[in-house]
Amino acid sequence: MTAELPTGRAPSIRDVARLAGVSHQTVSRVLNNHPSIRDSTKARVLQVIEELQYRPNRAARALSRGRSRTIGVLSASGAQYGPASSIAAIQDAAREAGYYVNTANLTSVDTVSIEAALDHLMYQSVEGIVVIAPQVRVFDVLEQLSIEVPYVTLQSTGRPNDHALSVDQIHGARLATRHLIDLGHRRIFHLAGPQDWIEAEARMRGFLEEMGAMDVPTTAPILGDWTADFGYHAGRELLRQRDFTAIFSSNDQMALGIMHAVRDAGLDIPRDVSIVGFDDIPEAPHFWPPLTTVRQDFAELGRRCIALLLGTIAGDDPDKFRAPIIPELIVRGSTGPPAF
Amino acid sequence: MTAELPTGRAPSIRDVARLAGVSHQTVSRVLNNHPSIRDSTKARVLQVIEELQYRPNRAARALSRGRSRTIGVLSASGAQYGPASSIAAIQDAAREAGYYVNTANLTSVDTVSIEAALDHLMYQSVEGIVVIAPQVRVFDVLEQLSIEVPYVTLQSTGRPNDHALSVDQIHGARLATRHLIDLGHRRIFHLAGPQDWIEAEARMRGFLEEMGAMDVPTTAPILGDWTADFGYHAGRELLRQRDFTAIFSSNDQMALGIMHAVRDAGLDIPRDVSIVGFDDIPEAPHFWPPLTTVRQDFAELGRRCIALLLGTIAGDDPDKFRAPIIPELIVRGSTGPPAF
DNA sequence: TCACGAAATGTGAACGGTCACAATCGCTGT
DNA sequence: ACAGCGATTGTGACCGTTCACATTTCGTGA
Repeated sequence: MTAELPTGRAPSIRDVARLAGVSHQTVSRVLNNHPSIRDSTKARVLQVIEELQYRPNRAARALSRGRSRTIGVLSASGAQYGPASSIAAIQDAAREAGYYVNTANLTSVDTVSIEAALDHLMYQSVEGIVVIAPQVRVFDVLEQLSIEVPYVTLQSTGRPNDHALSVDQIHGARLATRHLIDLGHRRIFHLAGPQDWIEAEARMRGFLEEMGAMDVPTTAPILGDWTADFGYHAGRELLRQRDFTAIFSSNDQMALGIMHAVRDAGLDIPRDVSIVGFDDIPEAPHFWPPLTTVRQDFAELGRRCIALLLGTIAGDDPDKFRAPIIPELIVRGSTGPPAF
Repeated sequence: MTAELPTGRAPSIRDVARLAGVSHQTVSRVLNNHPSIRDSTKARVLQVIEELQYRPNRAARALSRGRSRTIGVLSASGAQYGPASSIAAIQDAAREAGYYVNTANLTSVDTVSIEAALDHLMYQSVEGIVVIAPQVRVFDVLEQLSIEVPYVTLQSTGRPNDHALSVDQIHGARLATRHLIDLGHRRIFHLAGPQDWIEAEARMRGFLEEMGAMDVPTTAPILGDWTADFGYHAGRELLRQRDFTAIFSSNDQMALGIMHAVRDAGLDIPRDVSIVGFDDIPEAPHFWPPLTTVRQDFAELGRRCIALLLGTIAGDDPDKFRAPIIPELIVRGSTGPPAF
């Protein structure tokens, strides 16, 4: 009884309409849950949709609505646990909200690469951008290209007008620092993240603030690149002086590298050197010794991120989303009182 | 001299046409590099495009061309290093080929979740799908939904009709196993990956093949879940028997967990137990001791994956892309001759 | 000088949805 | 029985691009 359709072309809203004996607009209304559709009509349309395996064409929808329902993620080092977790959480949250996510990776952090990545995102008419990358540079490029898409970062920038979540990374860093001080350490070194990552800066600031508050003298942190390799080499370098009893690393990978260097030098953790990381990657409890670190709730971060971004797109007050996410110190075997 | 444009709306191809004094179709031809456009005309159009900051509307393009230029990635455990690296590489390669990538994460591996993720991808009219997930189940769902989009996996399935790359994971696993056998180990245990991951199965098969070829008796592998936690618990369990001198783990994270368990038991690596991993994650050289493992070229994997998928979409012969990627054994400190 | 074919450009109709507005239906109260 | 009104449905245009086809322009040889 059902009429045949032209083959070779996906069924359209009008095909559905014809078979259901209604107008195409009625089908559209069913698809969009318009309130005033008679139940019987709705049922009939839905049945035809099912029969035909009909799926609305996203391009057509985006075109006529003038909205892409897509958000972009600008990511650097997307293979690392922290960023990757955030991205996964962002995708999940976006999907739940009916949005699509498109990721552009930075191949390097120079302006050209950032421009290319942003360009790629803009070509898809993304409605918003999440920046998980050296934010400072990205902002510069964003401004320079005078791109007017709302964007969001995972960490407050301190700029007057920023749309950012407030994971209290400063607080997390202070927790870590305070833990070391409470154990009795006075000569504490900080291995920070790359210069133009806001997260790195926040953690460094937390470290310096806590050291200042507790009246412990500090030396200038080294700026790393988040990798275990860097941690290892920085550790070797530092150990030539050995004028510290504890190191606070800006992430767990670098902490792992430092541990490697410390063992290479024939020293014991935590007896000779205590080490604290940041992130609590799933491997951290299995390091040797298990790593004391600061746990971030990446999934919550991703969800909040999307909430904020979609809120911003909808024109909500960003302050609505400002409730900070409080990180948590996880104490394991890599920290202890100094031996001397 | 330049005319003003209606504000509040992005410039369209017709706006460009009007300002350049040509027809909209000519602009379209310039955008698509049509051969028969006079150079002077082309230059004029390009200049207006530049002036207006014009960007073609992707939705309109997709609609009229009937192609989305988007490929989907179906991913599980996307926060882990291996999958995350592949995904990043896939994105880069796709971008280079002018494609967009959309990722859907599986929240769990049950049929419902897989269906939801595939649905999300299909809604965007993806032209192809890359599966980085428990492939067996995904295939079942794909068939059940009678989805006719080409798909690709990172590892050959052995099915008659599969479109898959051929990283020779079997070879990689044999390398690892052979290394242990050559060192003198005879009681070797294998900690495999989850049952329905093809990679896991291939590595397991490689292990069993090599053991068989060298006439070394084997016991049944344990199936793990890729996490360090699982490795730790499996390690504890295994050590209660302690009827082995070496373990080959299906990935580096599980190997890390095993190392933790071995140390907990007061044993030495590699003297009492040798351990080999798989993947060579960036942290592996900094484990204690540094992990012997099998390196995979994830970036190349991603590139090939896109080449194969786009080739399939274009109707090329899949065999064209079959040249295998050969993994490499990286020997570090976690393996040595058995002590007894 | 003019016909002729290729190169260059223009014209109008898709593509598959949504939007604004118009029309019809069905119930209520008088 | 009928006006009035909200609920329900229909009509045609439009979003910005590409496609198929028509038209104009240009260079060339007879």
